[in-house]
Amino acid sequence: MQTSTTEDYLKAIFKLSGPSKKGVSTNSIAEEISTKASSVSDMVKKLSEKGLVNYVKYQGSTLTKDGEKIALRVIRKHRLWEVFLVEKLKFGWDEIHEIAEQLEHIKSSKLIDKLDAHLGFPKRDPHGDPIPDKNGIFPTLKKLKLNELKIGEKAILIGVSEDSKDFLSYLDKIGLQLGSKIEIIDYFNFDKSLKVKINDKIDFTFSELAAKNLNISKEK
Amino acid sequence: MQTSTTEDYLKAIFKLSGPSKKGVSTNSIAEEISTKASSVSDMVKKLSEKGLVNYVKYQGSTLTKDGEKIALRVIRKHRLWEVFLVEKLKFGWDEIHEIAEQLEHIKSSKLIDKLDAHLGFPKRDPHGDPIPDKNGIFPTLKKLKLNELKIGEKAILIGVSEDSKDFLSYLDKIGLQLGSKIEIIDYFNFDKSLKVKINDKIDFTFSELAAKNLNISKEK
DNA sequence: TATACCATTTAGACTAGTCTAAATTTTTTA
DNA sequence: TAAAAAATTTAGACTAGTCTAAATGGTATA
Repeated sequence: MQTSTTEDYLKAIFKLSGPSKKGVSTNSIAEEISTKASSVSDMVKKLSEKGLVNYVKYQGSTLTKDGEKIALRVIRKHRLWEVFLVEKLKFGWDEIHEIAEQLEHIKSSKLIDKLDAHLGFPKRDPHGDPIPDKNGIFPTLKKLKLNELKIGEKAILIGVSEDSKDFLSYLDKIGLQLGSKIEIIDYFNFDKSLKVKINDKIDFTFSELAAKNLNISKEK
Repeated sequence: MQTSTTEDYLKAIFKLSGPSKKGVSTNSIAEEISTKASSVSDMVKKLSEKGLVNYVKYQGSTLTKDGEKIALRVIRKHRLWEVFLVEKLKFGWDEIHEIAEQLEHIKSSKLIDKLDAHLGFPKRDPHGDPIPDKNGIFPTLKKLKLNELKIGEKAILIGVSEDSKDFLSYLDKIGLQLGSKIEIIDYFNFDKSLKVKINDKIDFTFSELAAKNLNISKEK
Protein backbone atom coordinates (compact mmCIF):
# COMPACT_ATOMS: atom_id res chain seq x y z
CA MET A 1 0.00 0.00 0.00
CA GLN A 2 1.51 3.30 -1.11
CA THR A 3 2.01 6.32 1.12
CA SER A 4 0.26 9.60 0.44
CA THR A 5 3.58 11.10 -0.67
CA THR A 6 3.89 8.43 -3.33
CA GLU A 7 0.36 9.23 -4.46
CA ASP A 8 1.25 12.92 -4.71
CA TYR A 9 4.23 12.19 -6.93
CA LEU A 10 2.27 9.89 -9.23
CA LYS A 11 -0.55 12.40 -9.53
CA ALA A 12 1.91 15.19 -10.34
CA ILE A 13 3.59 13.13 -13.07
CA PHE A 14 0.21 12.22 -14.52
CA LYS A 15 -0.89 15.85 -14.65
CA LEU A 16 2.36 17.12 -16.11
CA SER A 17 2.79 14.48 -18.77
CA GLY A 18 -0.47 15.54 -20.42
CA PRO A 19 -2.30 13.63 -23.15
CA SER A 20 0.91 12.96 -25.11
CA LYS A 21 2.38 11.11 -22.09
CA LYS A 22 5.74 12.66 -22.66
CA GLY A 23 8.53 12.52 -20.11
CA VAL A 24 8.31 14.96 -17.23
CA SER A 25 11.30 16.92 -15.97
CA THR A 26 12.52 16.65 -12.41
CA ASN A 27 12.22 20.39 -11.94
CA SER A 28 8.62 20.53 -13.10
CA ILE A 29 7.67 17.83 -10.62
CA ALA A 30 9.46 19.72 -7.87
CA GLU A 31 7.49 22.84 -8.69
CA GLU A 32 4.17 21.00 -8.93
CA ILE A 33 4.42 19.50 -5.46
CA SER A 34 6.36 22.37 -3.86
CA THR A 35 9.51 20.52 -3.02
CA LYS A 36 13.15 20.60 -4.11
CA ALA A 37 14.57 18.99 -7.24
CA SER A 38 16.95 16.91 -5.15
CA SER A 39 14.04 15.38 -3.25
CA VAL A 40 12.31 14.55 -6.51
CA SER A 41 15.47 12.98 -7.87
CA ASP A 42 15.59 10.66 -4.86
CA MET A 43 11.91 9.89 -5.00
CA VAL A 44 11.59 9.03 -8.68
CA LYS A 45 14.49 6.64 -8.27
CA LYS A 46 12.60 4.88 -5.49
CA LEU A 47 9.32 4.88 -7.41
CA SER A 48 11.16 3.45 -10.37
CA GLU A 49 12.45 0.59 -8.18
CA LYS A 50 8.86 -0.05 -7.13
CA GLY A 51 7.79 -0.28 -10.76
CA LEU A 52 5.54 2.78 -10.67
CA VAL A 53 7.64 5.16 -12.74
CA ASN A 54 9.94 4.85 -15.74
CA TYR A 55 12.93 6.97 -14.91
CA VAL A 56 16.18 7.43 -16.82
CA LYS A 57 18.77 9.74 -15.32
CA TYR A 58 18.73 13.20 -16.84
CA GLN A 59 15.83 12.23 -19.10
CA GLY A 60 12.73 12.70 -16.98
CA SER A 61 9.98 10.38 -15.79
CA THR A 62 6.81 8.77 -17.11
CA LEU A 63 4.29 6.56 -15.34
CA THR A 64 4.20 2.79 -15.76
CA LYS A 65 0.83 1.09 -16.19
CA ASP A 66 0.75 0.42 -12.43
CA GLY A 67 1.73 3.98 -11.62
CA GLU A 68 -0.95 5.39 -13.89
CA LYS A 69 -3.57 3.17 -12.29
CA ILE A 70 -2.79 4.59 -8.89
CA ALA A 71 -2.69 8.17 -10.22
CA LEU A 72 -6.11 7.74 -11.81
CA ARG A 73 -7.58 6.37 -8.62
CA VAL A 74 -6.29 9.36 -6.67
CA ILE A 75 -7.67 11.78 -9.26
CA ARG A 76 -11.02 9.99 -9.15
CA LYS A 77 -11.11 10.33 -5.40
CA HIS A 78 -10.05 13.97 -5.46
CA ARG A 79 -12.74 14.95 -7.94
CA LEU A 80 -15.52 12.98 -6.30
CA TRP A 81 -14.74 14.58 -2.95
CA GLU A 82 -14.80 17.98 -4.63
CA VAL A 83 -18.29 17.26 -5.90
CA PHE A 84 -19.30 16.20 -2.40
CA LEU A 85 -17.93 19.38 -0.85
CA VAL A 86 -19.76 21.64 -3.28
CA GLU A 87 -23.02 19.75 -3.81
CA LYS A 88 -23.63 18.37 -0.33
CA LEU A 89 -21.72 20.63 2.04
CA LYS A 90 -22.24 23.83 0.04
CA PHE A 91 -18.64 24.92 -0.10
CA GLY A 92 -17.63 27.55 -2.62
CA TRP A 93 -15.77 26.06 -5.58
CA ASP A 94 -12.66 28.03 -4.58
CA GLU A 95 -12.41 26.54 -1.08
CA ILE A 96 -12.43 22.87 -1.92
CA HIS A 97 -9.06 22.08 -3.42
CA GLU A 98 -7.06 22.08 -0.20
CA ILE A 99 -9.54 19.84 1.59
CA ALA A 100 -9.81 17.44 -1.35
CA GLU A 101 -6.00 17.19 -1.35
CA GLN A 102 -6.35 15.53 2.03
CA LEU A 103 -9.46 13.48 1.35
CA GLU A 104 -7.98 11.99 -1.83
CA HIS A 105 -5.60 9.90 0.29
CA ILE A 106 -8.29 8.09 2.30
CA LYS A 107 -7.98 4.39 1.61
CA SER A 108 -11.16 2.39 0.99
CA SER A 109 -12.45 1.50 -2.43
CA LYS A 110 -15.83 0.69 -0.93
CA LEU A 111 -16.00 4.22 0.45
CA ILE A 112 -15.30 5.83 -2.87
CA ASP A 113 -17.80 3.68 -4.74
CA LYS A 114 -20.49 4.46 -2.19
CA LEU A 115 -19.62 8.14 -2.38
CA ASP A 116 -19.88 7.97 -6.17
CA ALA A 117 -23.36 6.43 -5.88
CA HIS A 118 -24.42 8.92 -3.20
CA LEU A 119 -23.50 11.76 -5.56
CA GLY A 120 -25.38 10.20 -8.49
CA PHE A 121 -22.31 9.13 -10.48
CA PRO A 122 -21.20 12.61 -11.57
CA LYS A 123 -19.10 12.85 -14.73
CA ARG A 124 -17.31 16.12 -13.88
CA ASP A 125 -15.98 17.85 -10.83
CA PRO A 126 -16.96 21.44 -9.97
CA HIS A 127 -14.10 22.77 -12.10
CA GLY A 128 -15.42 20.96 -15.16
CA ASP A 129 -12.74 18.27 -15.11
CA PRO A 130 -13.90 14.75 -15.97
CA ILE A 131 -14.01 12.07 -13.24
CA PRO A 132 -12.47 8.71 -14.18
CA ASP A 133 -14.71 5.71 -13.47
CA LYS A 134 -13.66 2.89 -11.13
CA ASN A 135 -11.61 1.33 -13.94
CA GLY A 136 -9.75 4.55 -14.59
CA ILE A 137 -11.63 5.36 -17.79
CA PHE A 138 -12.50 9.00 -18.38
CA PRO A 139 -16.11 9.49 -19.49
CA THR A 140 -16.46 10.43 -23.13
CA LEU A 141 -18.14 13.77 -23.14
CA LYS A 142 -18.97 15.50 -26.36
CA LYS A 143 -17.09 18.72 -26.72
CA LEU A 144 -18.67 21.60 -28.55
CA LYS A 145 -17.75 25.18 -29.32
CA LEU A 146 -19.96 27.78 -27.70
CA ASN A 147 -21.07 29.07 -31.12
CA GLU A 148 -22.56 25.65 -31.96
CA LEU A 149 -25.31 26.01 -29.37
CA LYS A 150 -28.86 27.21 -30.04
CA ILE A 151 -30.83 29.80 -28.11
CA GLY A 152 -32.07 28.41 -24.79
CA GLU A 153 -29.48 25.66 -24.56
CA LYS A 154 -27.32 25.33 -21.46
CA ALA A 155 -23.79 24.05 -21.11
CA ILE A 156 -20.69 24.31 -18.97
CA LEU A 157 -17.29 25.60 -19.88
CA ILE A 158 -14.79 22.76 -20.07
CA GLY A 159 -11.84 24.35 -21.80
CA VAL A 160 -10.49 26.95 -24.18
CA SER A 161 -8.91 26.55 -27.63
CA GLU A 162 -6.83 29.65 -27.29
CA ASP A 163 -4.60 30.23 -24.32
CA SER A 164 -3.02 33.60 -24.93
CA LYS A 165 -2.63 35.82 -21.93
CA ASP A 166 -5.02 38.29 -23.49
CA PHE A 167 -7.79 35.74 -23.87
CA LEU A 168 -7.35 34.30 -20.39
CA SER A 169 -7.35 37.67 -18.67
CA TYR A 170 -10.43 38.55 -20.72
CA LEU A 171 -12.21 35.47 -19.33
CA ASP A 172 -10.98 36.34 -15.90
CA LYS A 173 -12.47 39.81 -16.08
CA ILE A 174 -15.83 38.44 -17.19
CA GLY A 175 -15.69 36.02 -14.25
CA LEU A 176 -15.79 32.93 -16.43
CA GLN A 177 -14.06 29.80 -15.14
CA LEU A 178 -13.85 26.16 -16.07
CA GLY A 179 -17.08 24.69 -14.81
CA SER A 180 -19.05 27.91 -15.21
CA LYS A 181 -22.60 27.48 -16.49
CA ILE A 182 -23.50 29.26 -19.71
CA GLU A 183 -26.99 29.65 -21.12
CA ILE A 184 -27.57 31.02 -24.61
CA ILE A 185 -29.99 33.94 -24.37
CA ASP A 186 -29.83 35.42 -27.83
CA TYR A 187 -27.99 35.29 -31.14
CA PHE A 188 -27.35 38.29 -33.37
CA ASN A 189 -27.11 37.33 -37.01
CA PHE A 190 -25.59 40.68 -37.84
CA ASP A 191 -22.13 40.00 -36.40
CA LYS A 192 -22.70 36.42 -35.13
CA SER A 193 -22.31 37.60 -31.55
CA LEU A 194 -23.95 35.67 -28.75
CA LYS A 195 -25.73 36.94 -25.68
CA VAL A 196 -25.42 34.54 -22.73
CA LYS A 197 -26.14 34.25 -19.01
CA ILE A 198 -23.20 33.10 -16.90
CA ASN A 199 -23.80 31.04 -13.74
CA ASP A 200 -27.47 32.09 -13.73
CA LYS A 201 -26.31 35.58 -12.81
CA ILE A 202 -24.28 37.66 -15.20
CA ASP A 203 -25.35 38.70 -18.71
CA PHE A 204 -22.62 39.00 -21.30
CA THR A 205 -22.27 39.16 -25.06
CA PHE A 206 -19.47 37.23 -26.77
CA SER A 207 -18.03 38.07 -30.16
CA GLU A 208 -17.91 35.23 -32.68
CA LEU A 209 -14.17 34.98 -32.16
CA ALA A 210 -14.54 34.53 -28.43
CA ALA A 211 -17.38 32.02 -28.75
CA LYS A 212 -15.35 29.88 -31.17
CA ASN A 213 -12.60 29.52 -28.61
CA LEU A 214 -14.80 28.41 -25.73
CA ASN A 215 -15.13 24.62 -25.42
CA ILE A 216 -18.30 23.58 -23.72
CA SER A 217 -20.24 20.45 -22.92
CA LYS A 218 -23.96 19.86 -22.60
CA GLU A 219 -23.47 16.93 -20.21
CA LYS A 220 -23.36 17.50 -16.53
CA MET B 1 -0.24 21.92 13.56
CA GLN B 2 0.00 18.41 14.96
CA THR B 3 0.64 15.24 12.98
CA SER B 4 -1.88 12.45 12.81
CA THR B 5 0.39 10.33 15.01
CA THR B 6 0.22 12.98 17.71
CA GLU B 7 -3.55 12.97 17.40
CA ASP B 8 -3.62 9.20 17.79
CA TYR B 9 -1.61 9.35 21.00
CA LEU B 10 -3.76 12.10 22.50
CA LYS B 11 -6.94 10.27 21.60
CA ALA B 12 -5.62 7.06 23.13
CA ILE B 13 -4.69 8.80 26.38
CA PHE B 14 -8.09 10.47 26.52
CA LYS B 15 -9.90 7.17 26.05
CA LEU B 16 -7.79 5.29 28.55
CA SER B 17 -7.85 7.87 31.30
CA GLY B 18 -11.63 7.60 31.58
CA PRO B 19 -13.92 9.95 33.49
CA SER B 20 -11.61 10.00 36.53
CA LYS B 21 -8.76 11.38 34.36
CA LYS B 22 -6.27 9.16 36.09
CA GLY B 23 -2.74 8.60 34.77
CA VAL B 24 -2.38 6.16 31.91
CA SER B 25 0.37 3.57 31.77
CA THR B 26 2.87 3.46 28.94
CA ASN B 27 1.99 -0.16 28.23
CA SER B 28 -1.73 0.49 27.95
CA ILE B 29 -1.09 3.27 25.42
CA ALA B 30 1.15 0.93 23.45
CA GLU B 31 -1.58 -1.67 23.33
CA GLU B 32 -4.28 0.84 22.40
CA ILE B 33 -2.44 2.11 19.36
CA SER B 34 -0.69 -1.14 18.45
CA THR B 35 2.87 -0.04 18.94
CA LYS B 36 5.73 -0.84 21.32
CA ALA B 37 6.18 0.53 24.83
CA SER B 38 9.54 1.99 23.87
CA SER B 39 7.96 4.04 21.10
CA VAL B 40 5.34 5.32 23.51
CA SER B 41 8.01 6.24 26.01
CA ASP B 42 9.74 8.36 23.39
CA MET B 43 6.54 9.91 22.18
CA VAL B 44 5.04 10.94 25.50
CA LYS B 45 8.31 12.64 26.33
CA LYS B 46 8.03 14.68 23.12
CA LEU B 47 4.35 15.43 23.68
CA SER B 48 5.19 16.56 27.17
CA GLU B 49 7.79 18.98 25.76
CA LYS B 50 5.08 20.34 23.48
CA GLY B 51 2.80 20.91 26.44
CA LEU B 52 0.16 18.41 25.38
CA VAL B 53 0.78 15.70 27.97
CA ASN B 54 1.80 15.64 31.62
CA TYR B 55 4.34 12.92 31.86
CA VAL B 56 6.47 11.83 34.81
CA LYS B 57 8.90 8.99 34.26
CA TYR B 58 7.58 5.67 35.47
CA GLN B 59 4.33 7.30 36.54
CA GLY B 60 2.20 7.44 33.44
CA SER B 61 0.63 10.24 31.42
CA THR B 62 -2.38 12.52 31.53
CA LEU B 63 -3.50 15.16 29.06
CA THR B 64 -2.94 18.87 29.61
CA LYS B 65 -5.79 21.27 28.82
CA ASP B 66 -4.33 21.79 25.33
CA GLY B 67 -3.89 18.07 24.78
CA GLU B 68 -7.45 17.36 25.83
CA LYS B 69 -8.75 20.03 23.49
CA ILE B 70 -7.07 18.34 20.55
CA ALA B 71 -8.23 14.88 21.64
CA LEU B 72 -11.83 16.08 21.86
CA ARG B 73 -11.66 17.63 18.42
CA VAL B 74 -10.39 14.36 16.96
CA ILE B 75 -13.12 12.39 18.72
CA ARG B 76 -15.73 14.84 17.47
CA LYS B 77 -14.48 14.39 13.92
CA HIS B 78 -14.33 10.63 14.21
CA ARG B 79 -17.88 10.33 15.46
CA LEU B 80 -19.34 12.81 12.96
CA TRP B 81 -17.73 10.93 10.08
CA GLU B 82 -19.15 7.70 11.47
CA VAL B 83 -22.62 9.21 11.37
CA PHE B 84 -21.99 10.31 7.80
CA LEU B 85 -20.84 6.86 6.73
CA VAL B 86 -23.90 5.15 8.19
CA GLU B 87 -26.62 7.72 7.54
CA LYS B 88 -25.55 9.06 4.17
CA LEU B 89 -23.45 6.33 2.59
CA LYS B 90 -25.37 3.41 4.10
CA PHE B 91 -22.41 1.58 5.54
CA GLY B 92 -23.02 -1.11 8.14
CA TRP B 93 -22.10 0.05 11.64
CA ASP B 94 -19.36 -2.59 11.78
CA GLU B 95 -17.49 -1.30 8.70
CA ILE B 96 -17.04 2.30 9.65
CA HIS B 97 -14.40 2.41 12.33
CA GLU B 98 -11.40 1.85 10.11
CA ILE B 99 -12.47 4.51 7.62
CA ALA B 100 -13.30 7.01 10.34
CA GLU B 101 -9.82 6.45 11.80
CA GLN B 102 -8.50 8.00 8.60
CA LEU B 103 -11.13 10.70 8.15
CA GLU B 104 -10.66 11.97 11.71
CA HIS B 105 -7.28 13.41 10.73
CA ILE B 106 -8.55 15.67 7.94
CA LYS B 107 -7.74 19.25 8.87
CA SER B 108 -10.39 21.90 8.33
CA SER B 109 -12.64 23.18 11.04
CA LYS B 110 -14.96 24.64 8.44
CA LEU B 111 -15.35 21.17 6.94
CA ILE B 112 -16.33 19.59 10.20
CA ASP B 113 -18.81 22.32 11.08
CA LYS B 114 -20.45 22.02 7.69
CA LEU B 115 -20.54 18.25 8.02
CA ASP B 116 -22.15 18.63 11.43
CA ALA B 117 -24.84 20.88 9.94
CA HIS B 118 -25.33 18.56 6.95
CA LEU B 119 -25.99 15.69 9.35
CA GLY B 120 -28.45 17.73 11.41
CA PHE B 121 -26.21 18.19 14.47
CA PRO B 122 -26.37 14.60 15.73
CA LYS B 123 -25.72 14.03 19.43
CA ARG B 124 -24.52 10.43 19.18
CA ASP B 125 -22.52 8.32 16.76
CA PRO B 126 -23.87 5.00 15.43
CA HIS B 127 -22.39 3.15 18.40
CA GLY B 128 -24.35 5.34 20.79
CA ASP B 129 -21.33 7.35 21.91
CA PRO B 130 -21.92 11.08 22.44
CA ILE B 131 -20.42 13.61 20.02
CA PRO B 132 -18.66 16.60 21.63
CA ASP B 133 -19.76 19.98 20.27
CA LYS B 134 -17.34 22.42 18.65
CA ASN B 135 -16.23 23.60 22.07
CA GLY B 136 -15.50 20.07 23.23
CA ILE B 137 -18.57 19.80 25.45
CA PHE B 138 -20.35 16.45 25.52
CA PRO B 139 -24.14 16.74 25.20
CA THR B 140 -25.99 15.88 28.38
CA LEU B 141 -28.21 12.98 27.52
CA LYS B 142 -30.59 11.39 29.99
CA LYS B 143 -29.92 7.72 30.52
CA LEU B 144 -32.80 5.34 31.23
CA LYS B 145 -33.30 1.62 31.68
CA LEU B 146 -35.36 -0.07 29.00
CA ASN B 147 -38.00 -1.11 31.56
CA GLU B 148 -38.69 2.56 32.37
CA LEU B 149 -40.25 3.21 28.96
CA LYS B 150 -43.96 3.18 28.14
CA ILE B 151 -45.67 1.45 25.25
CA GLY B 152 -45.11 3.31 21.97
CA GLU B 153 -41.97 5.09 23.11
CA LYS B 154 -38.79 4.84 21.07
CA ALA B 155 -35.17 4.92 22.17
CA ILE B 156 -31.72 3.79 21.27
CA LEU B 157 -29.40 1.45 23.09
CA ILE B 158 -26.50 3.36 24.57
CA GLY B 159 -24.97 0.81 26.93
CA VAL B 160 -25.44 -2.19 29.20
CA SER B 161 -25.26 -2.48 32.99
CA GLU B 162 -24.16 -6.06 32.87
CA ASP B 163 -21.23 -7.18 30.81
CA SER B 164 -21.02 -10.91 31.37
CA LYS B 165 -20.14 -12.98 28.35
CA ASP B 166 -23.54 -14.65 28.57
CA PHE B 167 -25.39 -11.36 28.36
CA LEU B 168 -23.30 -9.96 25.54
CA SER B 169 -23.59 -13.09 23.39
CA TYR B 170 -27.33 -13.05 24.08
CA LEU B 171 -27.52 -9.48 22.68
CA ASP B 172 -25.38 -10.54 19.79
CA LYS B 173 -27.75 -13.37 18.90
CA ILE B 174 -30.72 -11.04 18.99
CA GLY B 175 -28.83 -8.67 16.70
CA LEU B 176 -28.87 -5.84 19.20
CA GLN B 177 -25.96 -3.40 19.19
CA LEU B 178 -25.11 -0.06 20.71
CA GLY B 179 -27.02 2.43 18.65
CA SER B 180 -29.83 0.03 17.78
CA LYS B 181 -33.32 1.54 17.79
CA ILE B 182 -35.84 0.00 20.15
CA GLU B 183 -39.58 0.68 20.17
CA ILE B 184 -41.81 -0.59 22.94
CA ILE B 185 -44.67 -2.57 21.42
CA ASP B 186 -46.26 -4.18 24.44
CA TYR B 187 -45.86 -4.78 28.15
CA PHE B 188 -46.98 -7.94 29.94
CA ASN B 189 -47.88 -7.29 33.52
CA PHE B 190 -47.82 -10.99 34.28
CA ASP B 191 -44.01 -11.37 34.24
CA LYS B 192 -43.04 -7.75 33.48
CA SER B 193 -41.67 -8.81 30.10
CA LEU B 194 -41.49 -6.33 27.28
CA LYS B 195 -42.25 -6.82 23.61
CA VAL B 196 -40.18 -4.53 21.39
CA LYS B 197 -39.31 -3.85 17.78
CA ILE B 198 -35.59 -3.61 17.04
CA ASN B 199 -34.32 -1.34 14.24
CA ASP B 200 -37.87 -1.16 12.77
CA LYS B 201 -37.49 -4.80 11.75
CA ILE B 202 -37.18 -7.52 14.34
CA ASP B 203 -39.76 -8.32 17.03
CA PHE B 204 -38.43 -9.58 20.32
CA THR B 205 -39.59 -10.02 23.89
CA PHE B 206 -37.23 -9.16 26.75
CA SER B 207 -37.49 -10.56 30.25
CA GLU B 208 -37.56 -8.03 33.07
CA LEU B 209 -33.99 -8.98 33.94
CA ALA B 210 -32.76 -8.25 30.43
CA ALA B 211 -34.68 -4.98 30.17
CA LYS B 212 -33.22 -3.73 33.45
CA ASN B 213 -29.73 -4.15 32.11
CA LEU B 214 -30.24 -2.26 28.89
CA ASN B 215 -29.36 1.46 29.10
CA ILE B 216 -31.21 3.53 26.60
CA SER B 217 -31.73 7.13 25.67
CA LYS B 218 -34.75 8.86 24.17
CA GLU B 219 -32.61 11.53 22.50
CA LYS B 220 -31.26 10.97 19.09
C1' DT C 1 34.46 24.90 -29.93
C1' DA C 2 34.96 26.76 -25.47
C1' DT C 3 32.27 28.70 -22.00
C1' DA C 4 28.65 29.77 -19.38
C1' DC C 5 24.40 28.57 -17.68
C1' DC C 6 20.72 25.72 -16.37
C1' DA C 7 19.04 21.14 -14.99
C1' DT C 8 19.98 17.29 -12.51
C1' DT C 9 22.13 14.25 -9.41
C1' DT C 10 24.90 12.99 -5.35
C1' DA C 11 26.51 13.41 -0.67
C1' DG C 12 25.55 14.05 3.78
C1' DA C 13 22.71 15.79 7.41
C1' DC C 14 18.10 16.33 9.60
C1' DT C 15 13.16 15.04 11.46
C1' DA C 16 9.46 12.14 12.93
C1' DG C 17 8.52 7.98 14.12
C1' DT C 18 9.46 3.02 14.66
C1' DC C 19 11.93 -1.15 16.40
C1' DT C 20 15.00 -4.58 19.22
C1' DA C 21 17.79 -5.39 22.95
C1' DA C 22 19.69 -4.07 27.11
C1' DA C 23 19.40 -1.46 31.40
C1' DT C 24 16.79 0.35 35.07
C1' DT C 25 12.86 1.09 38.14
C1' DT C 26 8.77 -0.43 40.37
C1' DT C 27 5.82 -3.88 42.09
C1' DT C 28 4.74 -8.33 43.63
C1' DT C 29 5.45 -12.26 46.12
C1' DA C 30 7.54 -15.55 48.91
C1' DT D 1 12.67 -7.54 53.05
C1' DA D 2 15.05 -9.72 49.36
C1' DA D 3 14.44 -11.88 45.02
C1' DA D 4 11.71 -12.40 40.96
C1' DA D 5 8.71 -10.53 37.75
C1' DA D 6 6.74 -6.92 35.32
C1' DA D 7 6.84 -2.31 33.58
C1' DT D 8 9.41 1.26 31.79
C1' DT D 9 13.18 3.69 29.87
C1' DT D 10 17.47 4.19 27.22
C1' DA D 11 20.62 3.29 23.49
C1' DG D 12 21.31 2.67 18.99
C1' DA D 13 19.75 1.41 14.48
C1' DC D 14 16.30 1.75 10.72
C1' DT D 15 12.78 3.97 7.19
C1' DA D 16 10.60 7.52 4.58
C1' DG D 17 11.06 11.72 3.29
C1' DT D 18 13.15 16.35 3.32
C1' DC D 19 16.93 19.83 2.78
C1' DT D 20 21.46 22.42 1.47
C1' DA D 21 25.56 22.48 -0.88
C1' DA D 22 28.58 20.65 -4.07
C1' DA D 23 29.43 18.04 -8.25
C1' DT D 24 28.19 16.68 -12.75
C1' DG D 25 25.77 16.63 -17.26
C1' DG D 26 23.60 18.89 -21.22
C1' DT D 27 22.73 22.76 -24.05
C1' DA D 28 22.77 27.33 -25.89
C1' DT D 29 25.58 30.99 -27.29
C1' DA D 30 29.47 33.80 -28.51
